[in-house]
Amino acid sequence: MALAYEYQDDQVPPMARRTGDSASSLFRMGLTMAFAKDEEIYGQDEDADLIYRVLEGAVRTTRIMADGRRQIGDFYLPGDTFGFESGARHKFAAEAVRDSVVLVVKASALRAAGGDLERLGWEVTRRELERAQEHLLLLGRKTACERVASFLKGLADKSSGAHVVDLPMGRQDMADYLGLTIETVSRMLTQLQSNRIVSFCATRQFRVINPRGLARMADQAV
Amino acid sequence: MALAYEYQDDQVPPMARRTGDSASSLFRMGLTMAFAKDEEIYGQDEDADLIYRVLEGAVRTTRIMADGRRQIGDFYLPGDTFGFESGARHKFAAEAVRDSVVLVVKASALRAAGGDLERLGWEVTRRELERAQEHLLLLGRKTACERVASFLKGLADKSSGAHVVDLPMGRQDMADYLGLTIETVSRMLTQLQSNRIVSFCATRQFRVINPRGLARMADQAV
DNA sequence: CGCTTTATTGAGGGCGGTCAAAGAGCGTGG
DNA sequence: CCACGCTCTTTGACCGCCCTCAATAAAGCG
Repeated sequence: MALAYEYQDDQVPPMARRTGDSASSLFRMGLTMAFAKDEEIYGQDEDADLIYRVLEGAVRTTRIMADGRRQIGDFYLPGDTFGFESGARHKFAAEAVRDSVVLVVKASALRAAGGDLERLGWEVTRRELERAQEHLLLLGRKTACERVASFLKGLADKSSGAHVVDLPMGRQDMADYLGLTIETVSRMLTQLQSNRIVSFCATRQFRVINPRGLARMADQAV
Repeated sequence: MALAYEYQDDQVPPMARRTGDSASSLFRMGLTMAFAKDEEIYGQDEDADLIYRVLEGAVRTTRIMADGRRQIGDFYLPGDTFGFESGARHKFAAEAVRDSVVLVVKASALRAAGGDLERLGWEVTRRELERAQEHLLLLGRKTACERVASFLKGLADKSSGAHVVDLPMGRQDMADYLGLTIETVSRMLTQLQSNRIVSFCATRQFRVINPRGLARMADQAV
């Protein structure tokens, strides 16, 4: 079960301070909540009156079909904001990829604040839409290898500076994000490794050996 | 080449009057422009400072990869608003599916107007995001047959009331929206027809014979 | 260390893609 | 009105990428 407690300045995790954008002040209104691995943050078809920011851990949004097929909409890492992705009701559920801490604020409070804060909400939604559109191209027109390469490149770009990149999620989550099976993901990772594009030091840790090659595999898009 | 002319009250096409939502007043600021079939309305990587509403015809948003693979983001029919789908720059181009008339207004004007109009912009963006998320599930996890069924159902639902539904776009556009090839789309249409789910009276006109069956094929999603 | 979960690897099959050709729709001009 | 030519669509035969099923290996965790 999620642990919720009121926001205290001296309790704020380091990650919350590192976010340098104008949204930070907004979350002074919020609560921090802890979620265990695989715990639901909000459900499919729940009201969407809260917005969230990841402080620690990682979050995924998921949609399940009647027969169990699953599509992951996106992943959110520390500093990322989510919960804007729907209208009145969420179309995707949100779950903790692993033990995570999330800052929560009421969307209605944001709206009441008006002006700049509302514009911020729009901006966040726009960014979500852009990411979804990139995802559409990946799912609709890229090959398995290109999808995996795009995914690794995305993670590497995000944690720019770090030479070793962490994979917060398991292979099944990657597969459900990329529209593939776990076996195909595994095979493509092996292939990218034998091509000296990337190198895995652990199951969930890799380094980019050939950035050009990775970009070529991933960015067939113009 | 697109024909642009200033908006005059007595020139407004019937479709513009039929849109009953609060956005209509917004477009009093705009211009109407005519685009020929396949003409570009805006390009990939162009600035996104205009927003658009379809009055007549149909519009698609497209993304092209280096080797020519194409993904269609969405289709817009009379009454639909588009152009919000990106941040500073468009990630998808917009083109007329066939000869079309579009109402155009500057996004900056919308922002300057502030308040309600800005909230409207947010709402439109959210709707776009919802559609994109539905599209993600389709591309990531649905079979060819389910994709085509979902597509036909979407069109039929939109033109609810009409017994005969028009397909504004050709098979290639459908394929590039659904992440399939033109041949597969054609085969699935044939299959849906022999299963008495739908019936095509013309290449671009069909009627739903078995709505339950269509929903079952399309809505595997919960 | 033993147990469970997760990841890799292999063999084989099927869905959808590719290539090719025939058919239908449609505007143009005789 | 029909003949012609173009584009779009349908259909068929075959192929290949990715999925399925299965077994092994590795990693987490008490």
